[in-house]
Amino acid sequence: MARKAARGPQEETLSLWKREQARLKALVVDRDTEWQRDPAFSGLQRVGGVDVSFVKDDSVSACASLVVLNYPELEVVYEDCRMVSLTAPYVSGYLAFREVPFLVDAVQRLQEKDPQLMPQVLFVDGNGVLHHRGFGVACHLGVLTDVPCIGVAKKLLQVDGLENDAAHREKIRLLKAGGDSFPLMGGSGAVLGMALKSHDHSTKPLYVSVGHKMSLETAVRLTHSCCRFRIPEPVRQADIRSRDYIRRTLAVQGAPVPSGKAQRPKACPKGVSEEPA
DNA sequence: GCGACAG
DNA sequence: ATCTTGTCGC
Repeated sequence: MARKAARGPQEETLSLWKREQARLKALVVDRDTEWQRDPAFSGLQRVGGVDVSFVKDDSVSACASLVVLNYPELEVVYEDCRMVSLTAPYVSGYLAFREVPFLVDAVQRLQEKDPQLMPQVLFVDGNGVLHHRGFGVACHLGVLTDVPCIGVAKKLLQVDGLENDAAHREKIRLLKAGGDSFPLMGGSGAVLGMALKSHDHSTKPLYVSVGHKMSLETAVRLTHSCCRFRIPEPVRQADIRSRDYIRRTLAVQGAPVPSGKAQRPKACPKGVSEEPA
């Protein structure tokens, strides 16, 4: 009895989630629709990013953020951070059920407050069709909001025969300049995504996949064009701002503020060069 | 027992 | 996701 409740999500829940993914997957559009078709992306003026950051030692309290940047300047023109309580557990392959409701909320708030600022594309921290069942969080958010989405993961999700093995790492090593990439082909022969060297000095690639209303080629090219550092600026800003929001929120609740100033730029830990492009 | 495990 | 310091280079 207590034994069952202590374990992960109920099998029944996973089964429901799986069916929901299959249902929504049929609605994914994996081709360019409008401004994406222009090679120069003229007509593209706003790009967005979403992220969820957590309070340490707390698997429930988090900050969901949505930022909008102008393009091609990549300056933040809109920010929405909000503390939320996550109820669903994290299960690999079902990330969206934990985070996506709050991201949809943020998009809807923007639609009501300032529809003019609605981004023409959203960068999502996580995968799109590069996923166990071809329907990662970037697809999920895209279908629920009807906003074009790109999935950007920091590490390879090893599905459908894809493996971060010696051969894979060798391909990474051969990437020369920022913008270089190679396809990630699943066992079925379909290209599920691309490994992208996001700037000249980055050792670790980005794993880009289609979320919604976008071709893979466009997703990769646009991702590269939004990278001032390794992480695409929209996602990077969403991450920075949601973490800072948590820091300030905790400070208000009593704990001393670690530092009144912004954190010093952290040095690159492991091949995660963040030099300006 | 061992390796995997988006965030 | 989060915990974390130093350090080399421009």
